[in-house]
Amino acid sequence: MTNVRFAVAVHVLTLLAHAQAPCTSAFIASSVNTHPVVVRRILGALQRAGLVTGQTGPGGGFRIAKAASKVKLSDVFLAVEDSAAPASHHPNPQCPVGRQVKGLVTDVGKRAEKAFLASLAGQTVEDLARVVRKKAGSAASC
Amino acid sequence: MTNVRFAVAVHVLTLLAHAQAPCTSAFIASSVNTHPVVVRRILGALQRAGLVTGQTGPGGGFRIAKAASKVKLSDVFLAVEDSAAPASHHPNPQCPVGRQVKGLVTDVGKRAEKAFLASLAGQTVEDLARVVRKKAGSAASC
DNA sequence: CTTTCTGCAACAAACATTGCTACAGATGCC
DNA sequence: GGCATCTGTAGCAATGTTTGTTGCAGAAAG
Repeated sequence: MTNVRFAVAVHVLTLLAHAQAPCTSAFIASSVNTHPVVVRRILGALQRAGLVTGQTGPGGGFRIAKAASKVKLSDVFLAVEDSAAPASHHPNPQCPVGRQVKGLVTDVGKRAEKAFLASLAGQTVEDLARVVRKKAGSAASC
Repeated sequence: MTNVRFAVAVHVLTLLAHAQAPCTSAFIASSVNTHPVVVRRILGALQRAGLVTGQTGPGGGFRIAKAASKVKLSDVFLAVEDSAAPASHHPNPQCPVGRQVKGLVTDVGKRAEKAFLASLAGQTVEDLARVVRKKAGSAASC
C-alpha cells in the first residue's frame, strides 16, 4: 500500500485517546509532522465514521467519540480506506478463461481482505494507547 | 489497492496451466486485454520468482515452471507486489507518542499482511484452473 | 465583533501505473 | 548465412492518486 492515511489515523486516535482536552488540527499536525489541512481531511473521514467529533471555535478541536477500547483498528482502516482487496482487471470478454478468472480473482481478493480486516479487528486503539502510556509516559504533548 | 498486477498474474498463470504449448506475450495479451509489453513486464516478475519460464525465438513463449498445484496464490502476490502492509508515516521525532505509535502501527500492519498472505496461501493456481476447466471447457484459446 | 477554530474547494508537485514504440539479442528454419 | 519470430528492456506520454498548500466561508466563545 502506498498511502499513509491508515498510519496517520491510528496515530491521531492514539493521541486523542491520551488527551484530556480537545486537540486542534495544528497541534495534531505537529505531532504527525504534516500540514493541518491534511489532518483535517483524515479526521473528516474519521468523523463521518463516527470515531471522532470536531468542534469549531476557540477552545475547540477534535475528541475521540467513544471509549478507545471500543474502536477496533479495522474500523479505523475502513474509515480512511476504500478497500484492502487487490483490484480486478478487464479481461477480453470473448475469452472464456478470462471471464471465469476475473470472478475467481475477485473472490480470492475478498477472502484475503476479510482475513486482513479480521487481524486488524483483534486490536483496539486502547491497546496501542496502553503500550504508549507505559513506554512514553502519560504526556500527550510533543 | 490500485494496480491490477496481481489479477493479471493470476489470470496468466491460470491460462498457462491450461495450455499445452508455450504461449506468446501477444496471445496472452489478447486474453488479458492489454499490451504485450505489459504482459512481458509482469511475466518478467513471475520469471524472477521462478514461477514461469520464457523462451525466445520462433515457437517460443512462456510456460508455467512447475505444477500448478504447487503455485500458491501468495507466491504469485509476492512475485508482483512489494508488500500488502499499509505504509508507515514519519511522525515528528520529538513526539514520544509519535515515535511509539510508528513502531506499533508497523507491527500491526505486518500482522495483518501475514493474515492476508495466509489466506492467499490457502489456494493454488491449480484450484482456479480446475474451476475454469469445469465451467469454461478445456479450450485455452479466446 | 474579533479571535480561534473547523470545513472545504482549488491547485501544484511528486509519484505510480499503464500503454506504447523502438530496438537489442536469442533461437529456429530455409 | 539470412530471415522471421520471439523475449527483454529502456524510454516516453497519458492518466490517476496522494500529499502539501493557500484561501476563504462559517461556527462558536468571550
